[in-house]
Amino acid sequence: MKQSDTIEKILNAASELFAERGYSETSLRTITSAADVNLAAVNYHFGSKRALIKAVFSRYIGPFCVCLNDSLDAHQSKSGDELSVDSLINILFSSLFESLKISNANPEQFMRLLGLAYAQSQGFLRHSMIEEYGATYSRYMVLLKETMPNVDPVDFYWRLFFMMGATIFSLSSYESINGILKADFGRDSSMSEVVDLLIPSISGLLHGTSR
Amino acid sequence: MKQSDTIEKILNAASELFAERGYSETSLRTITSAADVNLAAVNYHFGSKRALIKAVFSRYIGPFCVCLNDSLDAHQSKSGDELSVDSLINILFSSLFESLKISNANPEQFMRLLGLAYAQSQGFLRHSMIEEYGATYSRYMVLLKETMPNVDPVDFYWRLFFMMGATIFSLSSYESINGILKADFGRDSSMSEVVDLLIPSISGLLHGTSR
DNA sequence: GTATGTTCTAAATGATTGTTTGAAATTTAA
DNA sequence: TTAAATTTCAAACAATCATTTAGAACATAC
Repeated sequence: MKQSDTIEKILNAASELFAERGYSETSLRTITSAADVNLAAVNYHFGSKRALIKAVFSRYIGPFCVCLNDSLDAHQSKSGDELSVDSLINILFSSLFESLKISNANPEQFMRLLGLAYAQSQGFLRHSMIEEYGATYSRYMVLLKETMPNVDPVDFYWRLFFMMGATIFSLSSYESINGILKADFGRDSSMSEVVDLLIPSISGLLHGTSR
Repeated sequence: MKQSDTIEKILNAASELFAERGYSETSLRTITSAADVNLAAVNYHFGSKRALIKAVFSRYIGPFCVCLNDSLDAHQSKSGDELSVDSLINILFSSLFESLKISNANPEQFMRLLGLAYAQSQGFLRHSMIEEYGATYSRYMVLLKETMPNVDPVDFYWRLFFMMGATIFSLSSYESINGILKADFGRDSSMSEVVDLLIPSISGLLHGTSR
């Protein structure tokens, strides 16, 4: 067994358990026994539980930022003109799924971890999240804002949070929502079907006019 | 000091602290010392921490369901014809704020508690929430669905979760979002301004067409 | 093969958790 | 006023938590 095996086993078990139960609700004993490693391994390899939480989080958000940045580079150099709202939203989601495919990870898990990070406003995760992906975040937001020059910036900012909420909330409950749908309508939706439904909804949300 | 004072003091302190930090992150000692009551008071009056969490939750969601039901009754008896999407959304939010006014409570606090309840998919709160407001929830959803007869029911259900996500996520972070806005644009939004922005956005989201 | 540095392991540490206890204080009822 | 019932209180309880420790096991390099 190599060194990296232990670290990876811990990260995998921790990702799953954190997403399932929450950070405080998951003890190191639960994680280490699920990962089949010694209790002390977490503190040895990561230093502390808090550092493990950050590591789990970074494993998702790091590759995502890289993918999004690359994708934005590609699209900006290709088409000299401005990007549209819908193409920017498409870029966002395709970057998300591309990064998840690379790290062989679960979209629902990532969304749950994101939701938990926001749920605790006091939490240290918000700060480390801003530090880690603040630049990519800003870049994307500026581009999106440019597609809607007539919208008041404060209004626009609020609508962004509406968008984030719709995405994180629904995708992080993907499994349980699907369970309800299967019980009530006899059919469920694949993740990509949900995203295909989410994208035009977000577009409608960002424009936000009553009809 | 009457008996009910202790119970109320505990509920008030617990609401604030739970919304701020989360359920597991708030100890009974923190709550009781903030409420200025004895540590044993929680177990004496509520039985357990879990029961206190339920009680805090019910204090918000109970009156909200009553208000929403009453409001639906009033509108259905008044106008014989069907309600529109926008009027139903308006009813939802005005019921929310009416119930909060009655219980002299904070909308952001309620939204945070709601978000936390959803964040923990394993959590017992989801079950007790469905039991408590499942009937009102269903009634409202059926009415809303009737306003959009051409939309596939599964699609409609997903859009509802998009709507809930946008609402809960943004309103539960109202303070911190406003902090960012004030820093970046020099002005912030009142809660009712945000809701006025949210309502047409939700309308756009529910119809969900790209433009 | 020996030496060196890394990783693993079982056990213990001290702090914090929710909950219980039994007596004191207080309120209620007669 | 007296008796009964309710509520408060300080203290202790057992369980669990993250973290530390020191030695065993292991790998690597000379």
